[in-house]
Amino acid sequence: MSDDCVLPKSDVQAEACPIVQIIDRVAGKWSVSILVAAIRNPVRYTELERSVPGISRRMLTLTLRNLERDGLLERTVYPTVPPKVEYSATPSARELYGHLTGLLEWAERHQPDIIEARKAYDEQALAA
Amino acid sequence: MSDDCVLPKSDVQAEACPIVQIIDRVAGKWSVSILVAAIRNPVRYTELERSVPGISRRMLTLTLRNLERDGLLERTVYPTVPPKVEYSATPSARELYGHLTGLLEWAERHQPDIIEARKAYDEQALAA
DNA sequence: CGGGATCCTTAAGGATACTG
DNA sequence: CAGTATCCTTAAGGATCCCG
Repeated sequence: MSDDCVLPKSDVQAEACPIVQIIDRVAGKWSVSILVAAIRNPVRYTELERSVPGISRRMLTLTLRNLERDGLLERTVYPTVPPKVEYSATPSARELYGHLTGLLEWAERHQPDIIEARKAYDEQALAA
Repeated sequence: MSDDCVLPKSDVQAEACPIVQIIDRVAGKWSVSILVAAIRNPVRYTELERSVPGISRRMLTLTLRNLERDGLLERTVYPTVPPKVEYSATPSARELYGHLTGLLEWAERHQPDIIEARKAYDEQALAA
């Protein structure tokens, strides 16, 4: 336990620009979904499990741990029975969120274009 | 050849929000590096191979094809000998680039914090 | 409820050889 | 030069059981 990295390992060695690594981490499918869910108000584990569609318990836990480790989420445990744990976005995450929404907005605006571009590309490829 | 998707496959089924999928695609390690490299002026295959640090020929080709398919890169072949192929960013990609730099900038600004947060987290975890 | 540990499957990705 | 095709390794991720 407590490896250099919590997630399985994504960097082979010195693997280039660490900045790109960070983006890759933070803009990943699970991270984005979780951050978006946690940005408004603190969320609980089970809440995320339901609101993040296809996520498995394993990936939910792993991604949460990484986001916490990177200082993007704060984990608060309420020592009640049954236990209650809440994850809330840190200031750093809120700043990030602004840029993520920029990306999100771009993706939304261009989704139709992308879909059409793919169709065109695929049809073109069919003309083998 | 010419599957629904060129890259091996990242979505299991209906797998949730397609917007997040797009971001995942476009903000991936290889895509970001390639887009950044291609934004100023058209780049050639071999140029990318050298400028994108750890990328393999396979991933370079695969990622290029996907970016082309999504309408983010335009591929131009000059029928010379030896052949010359250039990849240039489309308007769509240039728009995206603005948001990517936002993310890049965030990552740069917060890199020290992240590194420290990780150290703190790891030391804390060592107190088992 | 909120996980940790383990096992197993699939997908991501690297290396290399070959080609127009 | 700019790939494609193939083979193979590793890492991502799912399913499940268990525990405080």
